[in-house]
This record gives sequence, C-alpha cells and structure tokens, in this order.
Amino acid sequence: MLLEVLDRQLQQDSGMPHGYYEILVRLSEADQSTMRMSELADSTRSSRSRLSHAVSRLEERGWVARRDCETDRRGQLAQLTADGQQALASAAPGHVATVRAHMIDALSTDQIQQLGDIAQAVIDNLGAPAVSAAGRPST
Amino acid sequence: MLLEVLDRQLQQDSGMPHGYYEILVRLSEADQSTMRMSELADSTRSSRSRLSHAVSRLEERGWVARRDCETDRRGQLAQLTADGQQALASAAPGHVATVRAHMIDALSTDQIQQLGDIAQAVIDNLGAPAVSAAGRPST
DNA sequence: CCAGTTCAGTTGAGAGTTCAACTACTGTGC
DNA sequence: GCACAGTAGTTGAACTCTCAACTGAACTGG
Repeated sequence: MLLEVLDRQLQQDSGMPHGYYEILVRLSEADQSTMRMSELADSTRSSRSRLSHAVSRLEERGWVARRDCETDRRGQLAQLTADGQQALASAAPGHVATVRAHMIDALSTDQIQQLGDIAQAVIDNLGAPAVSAAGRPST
Repeated sequence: MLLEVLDRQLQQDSGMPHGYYEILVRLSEADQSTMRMSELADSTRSSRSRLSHAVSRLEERGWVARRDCETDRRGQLAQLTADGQQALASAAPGHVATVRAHMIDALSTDQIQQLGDIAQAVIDNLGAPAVSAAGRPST
C-alpha cells in the first residue's frame, strides 16, 4: 500500500509507466544506446512479452527504434532515439524529485541505511526458499 | 521492483488481485459483513470507480452481493456472501505464508521494527509536502 | 417549489500486464 | 543432411486499473 502509493506517484510524475522509464534508462546507459531485446528484458526484470509490448509503444512514440541483429537473425536490437533521450531527460528530474520528496527526505540517514539492508535481505531471500509458512522449523 | 515482486507473489498466491483480497477482508471485518460502497472505497484506499468495477467482478464470482441502502437511496451496500467467506478463508493462508516466507523470515526483529518506522515516516510525509527536489531549503 | 450544487455510484474507453500460443531461427546428435 | 529441442521475439485475448463523463438522488438558497 505504501508501495502502491509511491509507485503511482512515480508513474504520474514522469508521464510514463515506470517500466517504460526503466527501459529508457537502461538503453541510455548501454553502449550505442542499443541493447538486445532479451538483455533489456533481463536487466529490467520484465518478461519478454512485456518488453515486446512496451517497446512497441515506445516505438510508436518515436522514443525507441528496432533493428535487426546482424549476428543472430532471431534477434532484435532496441535503440534509444534522439527523441527518446529528450523524453528521458525531461522525465528523470521528476522521478528523482518524487523519490526524494517522498522517501529520502522523510528518513534519517540511519533509516536509509537500514532500508537498504532490509531490501537486500528480502531480495536475498526471494530467490531461494519459497517456504510454506506452515512448517518452517528452526532450519 | 522489490515491491513489484512481492506484489506479484501476493496476487498469484491467492488467485486474486490483492485489491480484491483487501475488499473481502474489510467486508469480513465489518458488522454484518456489510459496508457502504464509499466506506469500502475509503477503507481500501481505492477510487470509487475502481471499487465499483471490483465489486462487479466479485459479484460475478458470487463472493459479494449488492443491496440498496435503505436510508439513502443513492447508496449501495456490499455484503460478503458465504462463498466469499470461503474464498477469503482459502486465500488468506497463502497470502500470509507468502509475506512471511519472503519478508518476515528474511529479517531480524530489529529490522522489522525499523521497517515499520520507516514506512510510517514515509507515509507521514506523503500527505503534506509534495516538495520539489530542487529548492528544499532548511524549512 | 425550483434551479444549482454536491454526493453516491456506475459506465466505457484507453493503457499496461500477463498468459498461452505461435513463428522463426539456432544448435545438437545421429 | 535432417529431425528435434531450445532460444528470440511477437501476438492476441483476458484482466485490472485509471480517467473522464454520466445518471440519480440529496441538499441549499431564494
């Protein structure tokens, strides 16, 4: 719920779903502003399907262009366009501002540190166990 | 992203969007398992529109019934049905288990306490400021 | 009593996500 | 060389959410 609120704020602020935002960020960080679709999917932790749809929308907006991959004919490359860079540049400050305003500024330095540790602990735990709450002896 | 993962887990586990789950929970806690639509919307922090759609789906599944309000003819009452209680009962353990497995178990007692404090601080901060990150002097 | 406003809730369109096919290409083993 | 499995990516349907418009009912002032 806290999570939802933040998420919603982020989306509204930048005028795009933050999944899209992440795609643009990854691309902007990549060599030649270009990435393989699969890489992009993995690095944004989204399904291939989702990415495919998302890139289609971004393509419609002219922010990303698709090209064929020369070495693997199954492959597709997504490249950030000049317009896409523009869009990213104007969205980024809003994103950052919102996060700051709502989270960082609300917390003490200690709390930020703690939150980092907590997130890490949870993430570490996500991959492995999938434990049922029922049993769970000492282990 | 951490947030998304958790959210997705929750949804899958109980076989229903967790917004729906929350509706059922509120209703089950209410007197007569019945609430005014607006109350329900407020208490689940969802828009009236969203609630209206959601209750419609829940009604189709036979988990919730709508009735007219006797004192205010604009009003509608949502009531949890027997089937709805069933659905809730079978969903709840999964929900709880998932949260436990992925979050609670991963954290120390201190961290859980800290997380609570952090969430509270952020929430407290959400309502008021909406500060732009740029300026933000001492205030 | 009537116009104007506010409140309760619904509806429909548009957007994003997921899931389950599906196409097309690559790599492997015989 | 060929069947077969695996990989890359796309597509369409189903679902939920949001937003803006809309219906009906309840107040309020004159």
